[in-house]
Formats: sequence, C-alpha cells, structure tokens
Amino acid sequence: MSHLISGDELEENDDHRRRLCVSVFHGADVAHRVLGILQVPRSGPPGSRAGGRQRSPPPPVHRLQARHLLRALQFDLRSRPLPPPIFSARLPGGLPVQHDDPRLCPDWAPSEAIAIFKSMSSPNNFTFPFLVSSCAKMPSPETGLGVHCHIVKSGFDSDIFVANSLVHFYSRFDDLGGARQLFDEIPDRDAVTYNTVINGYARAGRAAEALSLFKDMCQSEVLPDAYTFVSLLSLSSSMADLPTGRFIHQLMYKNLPVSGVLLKNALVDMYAKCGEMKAAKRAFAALGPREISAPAISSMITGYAGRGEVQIARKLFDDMPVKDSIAWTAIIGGYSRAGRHREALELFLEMEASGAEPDEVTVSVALSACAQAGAVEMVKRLHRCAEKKSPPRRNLVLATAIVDAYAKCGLVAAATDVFRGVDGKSKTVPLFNAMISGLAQHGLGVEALATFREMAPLNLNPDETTFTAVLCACSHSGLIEEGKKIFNSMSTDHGIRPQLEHYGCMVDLLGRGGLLKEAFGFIDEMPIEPNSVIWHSLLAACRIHGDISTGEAAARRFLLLSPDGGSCVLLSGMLADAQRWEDSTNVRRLIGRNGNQKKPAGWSYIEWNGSLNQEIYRKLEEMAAQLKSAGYVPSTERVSFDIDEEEKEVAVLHHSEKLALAFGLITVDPGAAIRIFKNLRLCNDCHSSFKIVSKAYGREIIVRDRIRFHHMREGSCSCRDYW
DNA sequence: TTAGGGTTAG
Repeated sequence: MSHLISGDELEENDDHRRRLCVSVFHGADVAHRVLGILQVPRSGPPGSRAGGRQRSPPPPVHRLQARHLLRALQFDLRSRPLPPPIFSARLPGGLPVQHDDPRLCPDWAPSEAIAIFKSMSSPNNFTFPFLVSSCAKMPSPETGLGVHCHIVKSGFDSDIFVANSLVHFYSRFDDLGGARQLFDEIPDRDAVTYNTVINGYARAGRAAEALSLFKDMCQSEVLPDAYTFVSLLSLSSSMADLPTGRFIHQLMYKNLPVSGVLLKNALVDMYAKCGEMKAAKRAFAALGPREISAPAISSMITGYAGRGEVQIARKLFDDMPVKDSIAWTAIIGGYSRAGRHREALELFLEMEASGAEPDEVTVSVALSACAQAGAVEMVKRLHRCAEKKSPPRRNLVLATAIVDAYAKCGLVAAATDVFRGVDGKSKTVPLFNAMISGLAQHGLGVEALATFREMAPLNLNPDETTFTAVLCACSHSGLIEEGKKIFNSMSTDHGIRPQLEHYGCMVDLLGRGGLLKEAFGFIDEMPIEPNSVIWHSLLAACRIHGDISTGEAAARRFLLLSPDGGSCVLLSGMLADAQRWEDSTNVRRLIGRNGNQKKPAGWSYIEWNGSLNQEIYRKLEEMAAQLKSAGYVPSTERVSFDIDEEEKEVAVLHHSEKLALAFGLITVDPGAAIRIFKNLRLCNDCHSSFKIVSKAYGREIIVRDRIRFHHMREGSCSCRDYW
C-alpha cells in the first residue's frame, strides 16, 4: 500500500473497499492498516441501538466483509505455511536441532474486531465465535460480558461453537465457576467444550477438578483428543507431578498417535519440569527435524537448570542462534535458581547488549535475582526501564517484582512508593503479599498490619502467603496478641487451614515473646506433625530467654526428628550461657561426631559504585586494622556458639560483615547509608558493635541478614535488639 | 456451498 486513501473516499467507493477487504487475507498486519483506513465508526454497546442512530451513519460493513476482517484479525500461525527453518542448535547428545520462528504472530487487534462487529448489519452464529474470542483477549471482561448478553438475547447461545467460545472467555478471565456453569448448561458438549474447561482448571492448578472432568469425558461419548492431552500434560508439568504425567503419557500412547508439535512439546516439557531428564531427552529426540523449536529447547533449558545442571542448560542456550525472550528468561532464571544471581544479572545485561527485548517476565526474573543478590543499583535501573516500557502502576506483575526487590534490597520506602502508586482497585493479592512481607522484614510490624487491613475493603481475600507475611511481621515486631488473633482468624474468617509454616511463625512469635511454655504446648497440640525446624525455633527462643529446662526438652524433641545432631550448637551455646561448661562441651563433642553436615560459608557483601564485590575478604584485611585503630574495640566478652555457621572463623573480628562495614566506612559517601547483605544471621557481637559504630561514626547502617533487616542509627537498631 | 470455537516454552 504505497499511498493512503482517506476514509471519505472509501465510503464513496464500495468496490475499492471490497478489494481492500480481500487483501486482508494476506494477514492481520494488512487488516490492521485497512481498518485504520476504513475508520470504522464508534457505536454503543451491543444490544443498544445508539450506534445505528447516529446522524448520517456511514454505510455498515457488510457481513461478509466483516467476517473476513475478523478472520484476518485472528490470523495466527496455524493458517500460515510453515516458514523455513531459520537456525539449528545442538543437544548435548549431538542431536541436530532446527527451529522455526515462533514470533510470526501479528499484532492483535481485538478492539478493532469489536468495532467492526458493532457496525455489522446482522451478525450470525459464524460471527460470534470470532467476536467472543476477541473479547477474551481484551484486558478486562466488560466487553465480553456485554457480548454474552447480546448472544443470549439473540438466541445464538445454543450454537455449540458460540457456547464453546463463551466457556473459553470465562475461563480466560479466571471465572472458572462461570465457565463451569455454562459447561453444565450445554446439552451437547463436544471435545472442545471439555477441553476448554479442563484447560481452565489445569491453568488454575486445580488438578483434581481437571482430572475428574477428564474422567467424565472418557466415560461420555466424547473422545479426548490431542488438545485434551496437551492440557493434561501441561497440568502435570506445572505441578511437577511425574506419576500423573506418566499416566497421561501412557493413555496417549494407547489412544492416539502422538502427533503434532504442540503435543510433542508438551511431552518434553512435562518430563523436563518433573526433572526426568532422560525421558525428556527421549521425547525431545522424537521431534522431527522441523519440529524442534524454541518451546522444546526452552523446556529443556528449564529442566536442566532446575536440576542444577546449569552447564548443560547453558550449552543448549548458547547453541540457539536465535534466542527469544523466553529462552533468555529461562537461562537467567536458571542461574538465579541455582543461587548464581550475579551471573544471572550479567546474562541480563548480555541480553540487552544483544538487542533482544526483555519482556515483563524477563524483567521480573532479573528483579528477583537482584532481590536475592541485594543488587540495589540494578533494581533502580530495572525500575527506570520498566517505567519507560510498561509502568508498574499498570503492570501488576512488574509492580510486585519491584516492590519485592526494593524491600529485599533495604529500600523499603521506595517499595512503599511503588505500592502506593498502584491504584487501589488494581491491587492484587501477590502485590499485597510482597509489600506486607517487605514491611515485616524491616520490623515495621504496625505498618504491615495496617497494610493487611487495607485488603478487605478492596475485596481481596488473603491467601496462605499473606498470612505467613503477616504472622512474620507480628513475630519480628513482638505483636503477640495481634498475631494470635490473626492466626485464629485464618480458619474462622478466611477458610484457610494453617500450614506448617504458619505454625512455625506462631512458635516464633510466642517463643521470642518469652512465652516458652505456651509455645511448647502449642507445638504439642498442633494438628499436623511438627518438623525439626519448629523445635529448633523454640530452642532458639529458649536460648534468648535463658530457659534451660524448656530448651533441653525442645532439644530432645528436636533430636528425635533430626538425629544427626544438626543444630545442637544452640543447645551447647545455651549450656555455655548457664556456665554448664562440661555439658556444653559434651554436646559439642556429640555434634563433632554426628554433625557432619556441611554448613554454608558465611559471606557478606556491599555494593560500591553499583558493582558487587563478593571478594571483600582479601581486600579488607588491612581495613579491619584501620578500623581498630580508629577506636573500635571488639566486644568479645560473649563469644557465642550460636554462630554455628561461622564457627570456623577464628575470631568475631573477622566476621565478613565487619570487614564489609570497614569497607563501607571508607568507600560509601558520608551521609549515605551503608548497606550490607549477609547470607547468614547476624551474630550478637556484630550486632552490638555495629550499633556502636553507627554512633561513633555518625553513619546509618542497614544490614540484611538471613532473617530480616536491621536499620542502625545513633547507636540503636530498628529491631530493638529483638531478632 | 465454504466459513467458526479450544492447545505448548520463562
């Protein structure tokens, strides 16, 4: 189309218009342009006649034309000839891999499709499926709900195609109740009807309902097809449920030839997600040369990375000549899940440099790596990047990731700003969870509870994660009564049965608050079996409060569940506190004999000019001495055994966080906070010496340890020495 | 004398 034709000209020249409509068959990109030229008039909602009563309305688009346009707008890969393979990759086993460009799907124009519909003279049962499907692609369900009314009024809802598209529409907007109701009302359900609802359940993780419906389907006249199996395999993948996945595979094997790229990919994905890489590799090898595509490779990357085999995943990734954003995200997420956050972030930078466009999932995954690594400057950068591309106030996935990352990096105020920037009505449960949990980590219990109370007026139902965050907030801030009330309200008001982690929070809450006997009784009355973590938590509380008898009882229960001696350093430390040196030594000997588990090495790091420096040890040996000469006297009157993770370190002076602090004192601008990230818990000595330093040097020090944040200023800490 | 609905990878 070398020149543009004005809408007026077209209205006078119907023939010309028809020719344009025919050209629509070349694809939706062309259709898009045609629509721009046609300037389809805006009109009222379906069912109202506002559109038809406009003054001098343009001639309505003929039904046939509209159908062609609608079809073109829905044009997707299925109707395109398979493009030639554009690259080849190689599996570790040496299998050649070819890939078809998966990103040929043109821009969607659902709103234009709807506009076309509104100008139609008489839509029929062939029109509605297109229309409803367009409505299912809209950001919100309003239009589709209007269309549904229109369909019911015009009686087309009895058409199976129309009904199926409506079932899909409800399912897409997560209204599975609505979808199921429609499903139940359809007298002659076909495979598509079943598939649509099964897929809806599968995507929502409602495995039992999906499988039960599948069973109904098998017992009915309707036979499952490839679509059914794709959904069921996808369900097994997302739940990492290997037995179910295998069962589905067997059924498939008996009942239909495994054909079609999607089904084969789904099989690869199922085995990969279940960590069954041998079977995944077999399924991958069964792909034809033209079937090996980005989805299959991405599944393999995720599978290998998930098992910690990052090198194999990396090799697969490196061999992809064309890497789409999903493959990039898979490998970045793979490094991050393996704890290699810094490499994950380096890959993200590489992705940007390569010209590939990170999408919202890529940015979220990178943010999560930042959050784990404490990469403050990178979070700020990603936030700026998101503001440009898809502002978090409207993109809830990004908003949630940013709130989480800011909070985990110690910038709780920045997290709050982003959270407040999201319109109340748009806020989601995960967003609230990120915010509440962030406030909890910073010991801002009152603020966390206030945020929690904002949920009910917005009709948001807190989930398991919300309660974990809220109870954690109570625990970190010593809000015992509030915590108890909220815990009890879980089952009475919200219908959520407390899980082990919630019981754990309660034990922590009671224990830290000194209610050790109550905590003990609480554990004994738990309806689910307590694990060693719960007893350990009580043991830790007993040590804080110096309650040896309860501590010994807790230690006995702990040992029953964790006979390798695990963290009995706590008990030994507690006995040492009580000056029962002999007992303490005996316990430590016992640990020496049985406790052969490897402890992670302690590390801290601090960001300097935005770059992460994990090798501060070497760099900072000299700095420690300098710190000492500046008047800092290490307090060694209580060398705690609680610092089991770092017991190999000879002296508390050499704790990595102290070195990081020394480095921070020298390198961080006066006036700016010194932010330190530590993988383990801050020990007593470091905690008290940091407070001294904050006063002596007039610096704000923010430390993130394994459990929470400590904001230290003027000689005191935000945790009020309660952590 | 047709056409239309539902599926895979982070």
